[in-house]
This record gives sequence, structure tokens and C-alpha cells, in this order.
Amino acid sequence: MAAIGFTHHDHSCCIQNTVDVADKHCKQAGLQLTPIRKRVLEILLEEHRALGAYEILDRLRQENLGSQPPVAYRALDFLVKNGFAHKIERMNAFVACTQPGEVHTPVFMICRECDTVAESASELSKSQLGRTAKDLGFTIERIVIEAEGLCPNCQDATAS
Amino acid sequence: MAAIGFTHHDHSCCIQNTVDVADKHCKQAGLQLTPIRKRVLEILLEEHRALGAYEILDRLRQENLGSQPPVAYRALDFLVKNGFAHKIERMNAFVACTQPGEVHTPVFMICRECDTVAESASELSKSQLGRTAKDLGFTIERIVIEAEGLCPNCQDATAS
DNA sequence: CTTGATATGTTATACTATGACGCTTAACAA
DNA sequence: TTGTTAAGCGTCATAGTATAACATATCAAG
Repeated sequence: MAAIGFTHHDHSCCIQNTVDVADKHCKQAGLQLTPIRKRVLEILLEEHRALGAYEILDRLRQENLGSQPPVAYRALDFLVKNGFAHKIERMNAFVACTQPGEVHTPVFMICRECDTVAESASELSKSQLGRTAKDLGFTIERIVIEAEGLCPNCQDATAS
Repeated sequence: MAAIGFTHHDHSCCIQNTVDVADKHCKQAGLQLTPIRKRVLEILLEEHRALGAYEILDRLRQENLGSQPPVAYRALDFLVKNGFAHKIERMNAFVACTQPGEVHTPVFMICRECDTVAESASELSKSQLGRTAKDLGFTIERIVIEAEGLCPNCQDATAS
């Protein structure tokens, strides 16, 4: 169960690979990865961090890709709906998905200091919740699991 | 792992018992369960449903207990901070806690049709997440687990 | 070439949340 | 008593998040 985000890694690969995957996936599925949508995905990928919709909108505005809220929200809706990004409910913010294309129940570790987000996967939680849900007669359609705390870097910074 | 909310039960007991527990707990801990705070707790307890802050504010207004947003948010902050209520991040709304006083990692099952919320507990998820966090060097301070779907009642309603 | 589907541009507005300041009250020390 | 502090509340103003609704544009299919 690997999770990227808190550790050093070749970041430019993150961006290029994921955009390529998204490109391919969209073509196969008949979806349009338009310039705006692609750019929003890139912006999210540039950071392993949760970005607010208005923060994204600011960048779009700078690049003349749109200036009104719906522009950002539509692109984000598209990305979330198709599994290229996730919404962090705790923060009303968005992150790029690190496992696009694969069905997964994401688990997020969110640093309250630097907003860095690490995405991990959790099979166990899902099956466990499934059992509880079944007992209750509840049908689960979506699961949100978010852990908030301090990432390694910010712990070190605080300690010093 | 019991969970109330979707099933029939003696509801007036829910309210009275929980308010009593809160009363006692506050006295012991030197906290003030003021009229506003108590009333907000009661309002939340009247439904096993997520209520928005403004929905609560409306009721307070009707009863002349306050008319400005901060009044509701302060009371809610108090209740959440002291474990008498939870915030449902997915909905920007609040529910009364069904296990006040006990340390727990709540799991919520939220019906997307009627907003009913059932609170359950999950030891397993916690330890599992703890392991992942440890691997990453991440320190968890708070965990949000929310499952969205259809409650038994709304499934039946849809089917008919 | 027209129709329908999809995406985008734009205006306006709704919903959620908090900062800041002043007043009141209660507890306690001087 | 008076002064001081802390907590709660009343209120105004504003910040932050999100969407409804309608106009325009583009493109592929019929």
C-alpha cells in the first residue's frame, strides 16, 4: 500500500504520466479532456496538496483560461466524476488522484500545517464498513476516509 | 457495533438521556451547558439527521434565542469540541453524537435522500489506518469516515 | 443545413463560515 | 468595595464556497 506525497520523488513524472493516462482514458471512453480540464489537472498535479476551487480559478485567470467560478467547478466536477481527482471534504479542496483508472477506496492523510495530501488505499475498511452497512440495511455508494494530522516534514519543523 | 438512526426506537429517551449525560458531564468538567447550547443539542437530538448551521439558526430565531450566524456556530463548536455532536464534512452539517462521553472513532452512514445519519464505531479502521500512517511517518490527530448511500427506508421508497 | 449534445462564457445569487468589537455576567483577588 | 479576568453572547460586516440559469460556440450525426 504505497502512498506518495510526503516523500521525495521525480515529480515531473507524476505530472506527465498522469496526464498521459488521463488522455488515453478519455479517448477510450469518449470523454473530452479539453484545454481547461487538462490544465486544471496539471495544476493539481503540480502539488501533492489540496487546492481550493478559487485558488485554481486564480491560476486559470492568470492564463486567460477563464475567470468565473463555474469554469473551475465544472472542470473539477469532470475530473472528480471521472476519477482523475478527489475532493477533500474536510477542506473543501481538491487533489489529483494518484491511482487514476483503478477502482479504489481512497484514504487521505492530510497535513494540517502544509495541506499536503497523501493518498493511500484501504481494502479492509471497505469490507468492514460493508459488513456494518449490511447489518443496517444501508447501501453504500461512496466512502470518504480522511485522516488529519501532521506530516513527517511538519513534525520535524515543529520539533526544532 | 450497534447503530441507531434507521430503526424505530423510543426517541424521546434519546433526547432526555443524552441531554442528561451532557448536563452531568459539563458539571463535572466545569463546562457551561448554557440555554442556547442545550437547545441546539436538543434540536440536533430531535432528528437523527444532519442539520445545517443555518437550519439550526432558523429555529433559534423562532424561539428568540439568537439570530446571527455566530450564535449557532459557537454553540455547535462547543458541542463538537466536547463530543456532544459531530460535523458531517460531506454535508457541512451537524448531528448529535450517539455515544457522548466515550472515546470513539465514529463512522457515519449518511442517506443521500433523507439526510438521516447513523453513527457507528470502528476500531478496526483506526488500527489499520494507524499502521499506514506509521509507515508514512504521519501522525493522525483526527479521522473522518463517512459512507454515503441509501438507507433502508429510502431504498424501499425508491423500489415502489 | 439543421439538430442535438457537449462545453464554455457570464451574470447573479445562494449557502457556509468567521473576524472583530462591545456588552454583560460571574468568580475571584486586592 | 473595587478592579480584574474569563467566558458567553449580541451584532455588524465580510470572507469563502458553490451553483442556478441563460447565452454562445462548436462539432458530429442525420
